[in-house]
Amino acid sequence: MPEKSFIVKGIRVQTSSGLRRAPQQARGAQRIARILDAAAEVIGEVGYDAATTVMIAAKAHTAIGSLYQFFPNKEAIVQGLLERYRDELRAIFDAIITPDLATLPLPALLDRIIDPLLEFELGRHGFKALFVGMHMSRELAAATRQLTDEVVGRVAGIFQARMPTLPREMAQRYSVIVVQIVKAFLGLADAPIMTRAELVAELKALLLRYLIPLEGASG
Amino acid sequence: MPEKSFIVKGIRVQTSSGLRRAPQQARGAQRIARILDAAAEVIGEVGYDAATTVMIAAKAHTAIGSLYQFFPNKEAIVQGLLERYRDELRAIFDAIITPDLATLPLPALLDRIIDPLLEFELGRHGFKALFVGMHMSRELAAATRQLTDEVVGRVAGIFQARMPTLPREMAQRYSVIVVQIVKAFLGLADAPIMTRAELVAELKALLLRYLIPLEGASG
DNA sequence: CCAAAACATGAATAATCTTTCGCATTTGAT
DNA sequence: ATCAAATGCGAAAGATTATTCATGTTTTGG
Repeated sequence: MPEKSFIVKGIRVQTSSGLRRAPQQARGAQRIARILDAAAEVIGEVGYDAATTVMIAAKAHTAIGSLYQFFPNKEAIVQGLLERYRDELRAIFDAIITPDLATLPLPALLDRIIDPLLEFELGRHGFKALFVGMHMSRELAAATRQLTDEVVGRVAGIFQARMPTLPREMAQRYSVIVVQIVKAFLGLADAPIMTRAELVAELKALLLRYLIPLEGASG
Repeated sequence: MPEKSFIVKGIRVQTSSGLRRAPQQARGAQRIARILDAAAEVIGEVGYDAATTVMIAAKAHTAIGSLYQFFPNKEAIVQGLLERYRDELRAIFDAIITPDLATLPLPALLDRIIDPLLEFELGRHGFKALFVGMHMSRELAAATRQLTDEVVGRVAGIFQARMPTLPREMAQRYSVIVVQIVKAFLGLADAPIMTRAELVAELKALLLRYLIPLEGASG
């Protein structure tokens, strides 16, 4: 199902589903965008549970009532944020995935995929909390799983393109593991023991050593 | 500093610090133990934030007032739980670490360390949530970091025993990464895509491939 | 310029938790 | 058996949030 999305006076609003009502004017659309920005920041700072709607409204320079003008509840805000991230991730993968990926040497492939993803994460404060965080409400867990599934599916597709003999289920399995490893390294990002650059190098070395035997057998 | 611990009528109580007062009778000590058990279960089910003191008291078959008889607040309960886990982990590592570890083949080493740890995790419902969870209150984050540091320190020690030429800082760094990877796989434990046995096998394969070059260079 | 629709506001309400406190019951020592 | 200390109890107070709503302001189409 293609995602509905509003364009209101030049401002793109893609939070089609969870909104209480669609904005009719530019200021409404801008406010929604500002609220999502603010939510990303607050969630990035304190996590989903500790993030309050008042904090989000304040950071968006908006009255609490205005927030509820468009979002029916706190969860809908996060849903909107997740939709935004999902769309952005799709665009990144669409740019990453080209025919030459199937035959690219493994080290180059890792650079090609990991670098844009890490850059994306670096610029979205709330992303890590929602992508690697555990334990949320049932519905929210489902929504965040969608984000992960998006990434896992793309990576599995790349595996299958490179290793046509690899069963779909195996591709899925290794993709789940690889994505989880990337998540784990994201969680290490503010450990004072290494720089981000060292961390990225180590991540790539790890994935390289893990995947070489796989590609050797099925490539 | 050695940990204080009470023995009250045969029941061991090691929650020395965070308690409002030390139990004087056996029933008090038992109640504390039951509350910690209940907290572990509830936190394992819904996570720390969603776990309420009323839920914990109910699962411990205790009135909410009794809970506060010993624990000054919700956080102290988790502190107590973490102390319990830390002590248990210490005991496990004390049993694991023997002189022959330094020269054991790497695959056997992985079995030796990972199997007991995973078995420990399997039997403690709240452990995973506190060990791999993100984003808690400042103090709680510090307390859970202690748990991780305990494990990281032990693993780093093993690295140094096997690779005497490896600088302490490098041992620490690889230990942090390895422990984070183990955490990541714990987070995969209820993914329906593989059995736990397959997951453990993949974890060991991954760590083996990651660590072989390291030991080859410094061993 | 005007009226209707859209949007903004924040005090008030409502729901959810944590924590307290006065009183009841149990235990251990004499 | 009796008393003081320890423990148990749960309704109610206190805190924190999410959410609503009555009312004021801005925008838009005509």
